[in-house]
Amino acid sequence: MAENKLPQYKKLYESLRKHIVSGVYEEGSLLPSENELCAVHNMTRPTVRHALEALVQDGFIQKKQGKGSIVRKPPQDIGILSISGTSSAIGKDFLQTQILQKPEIMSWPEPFHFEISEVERDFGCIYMERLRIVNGQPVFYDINHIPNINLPRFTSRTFENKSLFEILRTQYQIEVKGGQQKLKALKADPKIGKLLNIKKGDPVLYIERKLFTNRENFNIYSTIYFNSEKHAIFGNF
Amino acid sequence: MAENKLPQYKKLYESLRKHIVSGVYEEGSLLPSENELCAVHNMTRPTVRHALEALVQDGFIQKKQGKGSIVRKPPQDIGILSISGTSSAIGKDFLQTQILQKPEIMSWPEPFHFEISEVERDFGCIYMERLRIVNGQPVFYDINHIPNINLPRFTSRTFENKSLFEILRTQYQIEVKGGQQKLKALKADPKIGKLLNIKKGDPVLYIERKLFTNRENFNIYSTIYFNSEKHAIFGNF
DNA sequence: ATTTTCAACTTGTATTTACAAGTGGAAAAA
DNA sequence: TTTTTCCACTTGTAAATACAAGTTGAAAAT
Repeated sequence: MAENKLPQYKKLYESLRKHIVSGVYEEGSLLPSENELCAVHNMTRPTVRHALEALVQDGFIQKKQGKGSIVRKPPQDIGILSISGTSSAIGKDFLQTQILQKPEIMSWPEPFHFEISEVERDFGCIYMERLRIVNGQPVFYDINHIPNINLPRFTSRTFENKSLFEILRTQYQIEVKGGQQKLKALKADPKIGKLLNIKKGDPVLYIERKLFTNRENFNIYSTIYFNSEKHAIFGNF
Repeated sequence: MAENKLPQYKKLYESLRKHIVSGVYEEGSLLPSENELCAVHNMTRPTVRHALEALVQDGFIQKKQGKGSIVRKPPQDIGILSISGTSSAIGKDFLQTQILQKPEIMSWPEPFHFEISEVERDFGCIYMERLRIVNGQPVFYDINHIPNINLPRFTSRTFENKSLFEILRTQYQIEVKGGQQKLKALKADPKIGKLLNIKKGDPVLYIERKLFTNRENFNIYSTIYFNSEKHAIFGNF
């Protein structure tokens, strides 16, 4: 019993977030009013509002003056990176995730297409590769690097039903605060063509991203190849 | 003298935002402390913090406990839609904007690839097309539709040096609250190939987006074709 | 000279209180 | 019955206050 060091508004945020994604509150319905939440959780309105603002910011609710807080699942632009998750990246088709490379500690690739800090380089990184498959067709190949800084027991965690980001946020208090990304349309080279099962020269969507977190010198780096023959990347933001 | 109806925290937000983008505060430097801002603008700390939180949210500053608020221009993922603006979409190359179709009132296309509400359909829309050129090469073709709801004098405005979004925000109090987007890599068809000056069959990046605003039934719709032969779309979020 | 301590800053969290403004339904008036 | 008014609810804005916690540099001790 140690993690009770979280501020109250974050506890409420996590609680409401969990209830929203797990379906306790239906999409389109109203959250309890701010005053009700005050009473139930024994906090004041600014504190409750602080939590609700975070939910608005993350797209889980939409507030309307005079009415209330409307529940708005499914959010998460970041979904396309969740390790085995709900993923709003693609429609509602059946989606299967194949881990090509389980999280493993290694040194950073040299050269690396992003600039990394000395601190990050010194600690090494955790590396993983995934292939995502829809209806038997591979659509999504991604390569991820995260710095191996103060993440006890990380590689031994099971990532079943939990996204990488949820684990980082709830277990290690690491929150994604922003990022940079580069998008291109490329012709598939032989390796990518083979992985994604498309003809050489066919267009693939290429994404490079660096995600900043609330921890200094802790950025998440991803490279993504996407087969957009039959699907599109779909994002909410 | 009427627009003084803006809440105090928004006034401070606009003021600081203006000063940041115009260079009064250099990137990496510190904003005046919260208590200083309280004194200067004659407001209390919660109000000042409300404004600063909005700036954090929009990526203009980054706060650090014990230190201060660090200026972090230039942000704006949305930059790729600004009508003639700073645009962080592409690197620092010279960028030229050609208006293929000046903002004009018309009825909505039929069929339209997004679902629109009855209200939006009844009011008609404002339509515009642009081509963006870097070093003599066209890289960016976009088609925009916004509903023609309560936008007095909109089509007669000059869009010099101001982005569409800045005008909507400061003149009409319309703020983008989120959106959906669909991304694909496509083979260029003859029309797009001609506009973007690339060979038929070469890959182009295709983006469809719908942006929600704080005004009900007021969404902004855009379709973008991007020539990623020599450039990438670069976004901060 | 070097290290340690501490005081003066900064932002972070939280309480309490008050009124403004939008929404929706029930009660009152037509 | 239909319309209008109004009240009780919601969120929005704002003040005044207090203490916690991280940062930095100067003063004090070694």
